[in-house]
Amino acid sequence: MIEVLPKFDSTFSIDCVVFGFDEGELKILLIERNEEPFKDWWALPGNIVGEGESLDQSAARILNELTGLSNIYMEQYYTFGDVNRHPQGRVVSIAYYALLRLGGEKAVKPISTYAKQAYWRNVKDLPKLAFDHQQIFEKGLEKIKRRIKHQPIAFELLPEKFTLTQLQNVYEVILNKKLDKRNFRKKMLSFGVLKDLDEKQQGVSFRAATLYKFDKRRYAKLFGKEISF
Amino acid sequence: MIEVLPKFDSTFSIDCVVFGFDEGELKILLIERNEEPFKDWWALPGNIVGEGESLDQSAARILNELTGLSNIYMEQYYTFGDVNRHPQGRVVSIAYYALLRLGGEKAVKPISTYAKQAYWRNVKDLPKLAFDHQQIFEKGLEKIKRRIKHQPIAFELLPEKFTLTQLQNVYEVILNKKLDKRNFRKKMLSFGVLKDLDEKQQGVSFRAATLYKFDKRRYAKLFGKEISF
DNA sequence: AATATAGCGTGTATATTTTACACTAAGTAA
DNA sequence: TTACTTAGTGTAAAATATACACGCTATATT
Repeated sequence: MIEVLPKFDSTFSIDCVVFGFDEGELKILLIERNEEPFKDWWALPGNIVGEGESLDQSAARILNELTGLSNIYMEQYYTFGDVNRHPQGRVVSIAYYALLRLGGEKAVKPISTYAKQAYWRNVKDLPKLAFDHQQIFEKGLEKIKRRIKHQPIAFELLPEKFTLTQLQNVYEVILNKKLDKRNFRKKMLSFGVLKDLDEKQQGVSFRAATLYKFDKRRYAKLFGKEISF
Repeated sequence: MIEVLPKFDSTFSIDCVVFGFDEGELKILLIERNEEPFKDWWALPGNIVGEGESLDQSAARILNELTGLSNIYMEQYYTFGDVNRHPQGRVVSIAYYALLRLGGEKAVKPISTYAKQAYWRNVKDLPKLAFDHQQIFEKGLEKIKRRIKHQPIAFELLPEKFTLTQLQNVYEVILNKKLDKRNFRKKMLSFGVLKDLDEKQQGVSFRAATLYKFDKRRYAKLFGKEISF
């Protein structure tokens, strides 16, 4: 490798806004920092990008270290590069959002050195965040608000089998407004990408709802990559 | 500044997809490289981010050096970080698109060291590009295709005073499809953000069209930041 | 002066999509 | 058996999107 690139004290990191949906609430994963700067503050999970890692790989690794999970749905959405966003030097941070299914077990691995513990926090009740993480979070939330209208990302927040009411809840909590039940169902079913599983919800103390799953194959066939939910 | 950040041979750069609209064609600005690697290749204008610069500042500087213009409309849209995208080391590149008015004078400054000259090229007829710039361009084009449907960015490509036909041309060339004239006008005018200037086009050899301008103030009042063009 | 040319500017009818709205059905628990 | 809770369903009205063609006007040409 020829050494001709100018260099200075700088590096890049990834920060992740990890969304989860649970009991009707939209939550994100926060860590309590165990290191300076911002020791003991709440922060978004993040880390320095490794030498041999692409950005996507790095984001996946960070999330895996934190949760033990892999194959999580993630998308890069913005890069934050203000000169003084990190008190110790020039750190440009590439932000990702992740969407994951909280299937009952909300267990998150306690983690290594830089964080004491990770917790799920309702997005409507966040503590003060380290660095410019408040801004990163807000932009991430905006992003999924916009994207949920055109792409099938809501399903990433639900278990494989879900009811229409659960799906509607996801939309309502992300868009932050009530939707009409009949209109929602009519429209959602009209896309033809939900597969009726002929199966009912289990263990509820009222009339059980029909379970559906998202038919990825059919979605890909019908729409290249675009839809209007 | 405390020295605790891990470091390795890496840096970040900005690459710009500079769109211009001229004689019914959508063009971008390409440079012919004067330096290794990819000497003599065509490439997107770009440069290393300076120590004291935010990303937005850096993007604005690069464009200014290239065109002599400032206050250009620019938006960051994606960050490219594959490990081997740059043959000489790890360079993460933050991509911006810029939109600018080619008001007749398409003159672009001949430029300094790293490029011989900059040229406007029709997006439908691009040469092979250096690095991963083809990919960066494609993603940028996709981005404005999407954004033109919801945000008033078309006006950035037109002179202050423009005709409805010119505006329609911008939409057609970006969306890459014909639009119905009457429907386009009806809808566009219905938003109430175009100001009829009571003025006609000059110097055309046929019936002159009415000139309009985009009423930013009114737009901001009516729509926070959103619309559906 | 007459004519040709080229793009300007306009309206209506139909189809599609979106919205608003309330009750019965089914299952569980007491 | 009754009370409770959520599931599941249809229609009419309004708004929006689409399809479609011709006379007008300024200039250029002869």
